[in-house]
Amino acid sequence: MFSQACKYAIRAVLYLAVHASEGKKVGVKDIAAALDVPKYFLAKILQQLSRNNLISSTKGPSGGFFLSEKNREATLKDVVECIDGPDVFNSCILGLPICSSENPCPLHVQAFAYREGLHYQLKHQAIGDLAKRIEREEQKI
Amino acid sequence: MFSQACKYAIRAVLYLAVHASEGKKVGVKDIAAALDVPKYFLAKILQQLSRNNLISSTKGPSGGFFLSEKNREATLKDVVECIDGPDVFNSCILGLPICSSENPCPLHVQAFAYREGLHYQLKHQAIGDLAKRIEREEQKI
DNA sequence: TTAATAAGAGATTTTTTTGTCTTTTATTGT
DNA sequence: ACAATAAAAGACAAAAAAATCTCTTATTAA
Repeated sequence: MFSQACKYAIRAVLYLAVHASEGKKVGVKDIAAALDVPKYFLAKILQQLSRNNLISSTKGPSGGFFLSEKNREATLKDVVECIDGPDVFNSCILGLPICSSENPCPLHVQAFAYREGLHYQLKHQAIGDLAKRIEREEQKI
Repeated sequence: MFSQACKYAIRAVLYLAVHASEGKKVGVKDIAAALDVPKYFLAKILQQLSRNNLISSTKGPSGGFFLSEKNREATLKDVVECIDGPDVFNSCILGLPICSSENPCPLHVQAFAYREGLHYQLKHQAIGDLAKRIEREEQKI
């Protein structure tokens, strides 16, 4: 479903949502260690998210990554599309270019129905709200 | 979700289910052309399916690939697991090793629903029956 | 029984993805 | 101003996935 880079991106964003803020920035090193993820690779991913204004960063001492209030209003759908491109939730599960609701492939109905469920959640839940649920339910990232 | 190889495998099996039989075998070349898929790559995939008795084949003139009646009783779940391995429907969408219903990752519930829905169909519908539906509804493969 | 045919098997190449390292730039506390 | 810090950027390497090519083996029809 998601590329490795995308999985790391989602986890990193959620980690920042829970553990960082304007006043408490976190460096790549710490995030990578906390998530047990390759440091340099994660750095690249964070750069890309930062360039697309999905996360915030500052250089220099006491710098690092965090989520602004604005960032918290974005959704994981934005994150996913930033890393894996805009077609993740639309492309045919069998890779057929002509597949659609009008012209469905043999797996279209089932694939579409259940993928939309995931898509819906990622699209309609702000990252900030998701973070609150994660803290409340003490979920692992 | 599925690797490229797996997508080709599913399509090839469905193609055989609809267009081939014991008495009407089809060669790689024809399948590749019909599905617009790389020939040599498809050949490798068909070999693997054949080794695992998910499709049948004979060499030599008038040889080729087809589905036996036995083959038609298998499911696409078998095909998928043959190519992409047994964890496709079980592994965490974020790649977390500890993720489960008891210890869910932040996306577990929706991701699980998505995959189980698809999994269920692939698991409980015989390839032979699926082929009949495809013919009835004139679906593209 | 031989030439033609088509899958099987193995090796290899290409492309994409993942992961690493080094240098540059911006920022901050002293 | 300056040394230290941390992200940004660019180049590079390794691994995995996708795709291609060649040779071998089995089968069949002439």
